[in-house]
Amino acid sequence: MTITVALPDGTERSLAAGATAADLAASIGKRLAADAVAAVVDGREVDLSTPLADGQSVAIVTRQSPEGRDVLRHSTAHVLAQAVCDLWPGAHYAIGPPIADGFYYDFSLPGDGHFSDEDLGRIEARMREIVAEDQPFVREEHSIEGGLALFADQPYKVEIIRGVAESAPATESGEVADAAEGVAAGGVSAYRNTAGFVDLCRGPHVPSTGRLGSFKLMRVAGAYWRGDEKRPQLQRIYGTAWESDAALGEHLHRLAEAERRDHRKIGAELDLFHFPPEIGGGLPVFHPNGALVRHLLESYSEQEHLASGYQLVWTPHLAKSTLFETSGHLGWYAEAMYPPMEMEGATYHLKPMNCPMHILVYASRARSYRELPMRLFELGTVYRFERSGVLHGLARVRALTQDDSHIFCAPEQLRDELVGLVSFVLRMLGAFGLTDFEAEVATRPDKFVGDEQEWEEATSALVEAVEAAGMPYVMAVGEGSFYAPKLDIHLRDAIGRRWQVSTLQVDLQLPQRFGLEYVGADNVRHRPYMVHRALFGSVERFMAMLIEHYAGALPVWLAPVQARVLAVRGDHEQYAADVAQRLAAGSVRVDVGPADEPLGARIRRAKLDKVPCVLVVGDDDIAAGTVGVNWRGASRPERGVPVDTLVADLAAVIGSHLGDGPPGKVLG
RNA sequence: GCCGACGUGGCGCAGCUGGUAGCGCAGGCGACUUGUAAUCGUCAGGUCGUGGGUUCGAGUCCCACCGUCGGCUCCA
Repeated sequence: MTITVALPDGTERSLAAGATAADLAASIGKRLAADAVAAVVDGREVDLSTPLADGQSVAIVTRQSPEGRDVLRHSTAHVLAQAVCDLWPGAHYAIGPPIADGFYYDFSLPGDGHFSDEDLGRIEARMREIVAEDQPFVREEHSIEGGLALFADQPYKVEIIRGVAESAPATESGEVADAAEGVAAGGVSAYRNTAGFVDLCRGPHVPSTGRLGSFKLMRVAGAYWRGDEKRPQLQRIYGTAWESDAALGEHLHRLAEAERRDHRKIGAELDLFHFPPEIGGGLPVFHPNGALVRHLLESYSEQEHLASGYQLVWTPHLAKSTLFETSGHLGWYAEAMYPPMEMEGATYHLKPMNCPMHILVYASRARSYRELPMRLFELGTVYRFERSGVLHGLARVRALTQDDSHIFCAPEQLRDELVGLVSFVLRMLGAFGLTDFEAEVATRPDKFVGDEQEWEEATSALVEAVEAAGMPYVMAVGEGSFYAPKLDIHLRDAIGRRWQVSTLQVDLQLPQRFGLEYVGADNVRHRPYMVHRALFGSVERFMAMLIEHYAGALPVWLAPVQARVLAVRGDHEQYAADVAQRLAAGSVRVDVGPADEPLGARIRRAKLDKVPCVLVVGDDDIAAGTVGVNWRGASRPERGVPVDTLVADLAAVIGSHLGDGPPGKVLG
């Protein structure tokens, strides 16, 4: 008696009746059997111990696949919960899912206890004991009532079971599950280890704890039950888990690399900016080098906008509260705005957005359809009272400068305008060496204002724009802001992290709130459409991203110091100054240092300062009118380069916005 | 705002179970005159985040506050 199952590669395999997924893996190969952590049978993830039936299609899930890693992480989370329950009898465990790069588990400890960092070591030690014991994960099926009885002393589990039982009364499908927690309409599933630890769970899990091991507990954190700050705060433990120690090591190495690139650290090292406590949290000051980088970003942005049909405007930083009542900001975001200031009987607020001001520019006189689309642009600094816990260097501040534009257009111009905008975004960001984008179209949220039909139209216009640009995108259902759908553009940096930068929003509300109009060709008044958009997002955040993307080694056109001239000996200093003078005349930002230390030490300092082009001049150069050129990223310096050639190379690389080195000698 | 951790000269750190602060880098000065990632010497610099408390005595212990970091929530 045999059964036949279909494999992903299209072949079939015969097995003895009663064979499990693990048997199948073993029959295919030793390596596969060792790497197997779960299986997919007819599209459903199951344990390896699942018996197979004739005619099923089966795929083995290996530990190094994305799905396999999730299984490992999920199983490791169970072991974490088991260890915590061993060490804190009476602890309640809530949920413990796999996440990107790892897992977490949420607990509440008896007596309102908290985990401290020292506890991680004890917990991890207990986890390693559980792994060493190689306890099997055994699946159990229970009725809803049985599940409630089983977890009678676990209030969070009871809440999960009740929640599903109530919201999805016994239907045929049984597929309505709660957050992968093992509750379906018909019953609950759980996994038990020999030690008596049992957890509500959909599975699948690895066959036994011995399959785990390449994990590390990372940190403790507070986390609200069900993500709701009105509910109790639980104690969360984060961990990371991988298929091998090597993969774990690589992950830890990536974390170290991210730390090395931290813009807050580099910002201090390169003397770019800091956050004086005397000024207040989230309020940066830019030092000369940082302000120079800002200036370069901003002036480039203004120049590109002017060349692309935008008009510059300038608006003040505060306004009467009545303006923000009209715009609706006080209604929706009052708690995130700075509190009111009373002056001469009126109430003023710092502006949290530029749009109301730009609208007043539009509304300053009657507008004709001939003026549309009207694109107003401002590097506008806005103030938002971000909660203290969310501040994060330049990436999240309380005073930020948006490269903000508001475009007023006729409804029939919207599509073309959006398509043009997306290509403008790509061109602008491309100038910074950024090319790896992904868009997200955020649709109507539960809480919204306006007409559903208009929401649909605006949303589809955004989708058309992103499709026309050929940019990959995903839909973010319900993630739009209350007044508008939006198109967010994310990019991936040099180490694969996602940053949200540009955002385009089709505003359905403000033109109406402010009663905006234009006179059409038909001599009738119409309401314009309005698009909000920022390309950098905020100048501060964009700088943070650039610094981390480039690990401080900004592209030559953005480097505060583009070239440094070093004299080999004191009596070469005059020639060094002459060379610097010639570079400066060619609009290169150059400095020159004294020969007060061995050359190697001065080279090292220039490299640490991330100077893209280090120039060394000595006897040979004075004789020949040349320089020694040490480009950042080059494997070796080049001797005897004529100064004119160098000036031309620098001008070319600066003009091209390339990263390191002159065109034709691409370095990195 | 909530949970946890951390605050020692500009930066990075040491300072054990309490006995009146130390190192490296950076900085000043002097010497060295250097051909591609750290020359040597010397000097100066800290009321140990702030305010209370315990103690004969607090950088070390306790409390409060401020700030930073990691998360949660939030992000127009």
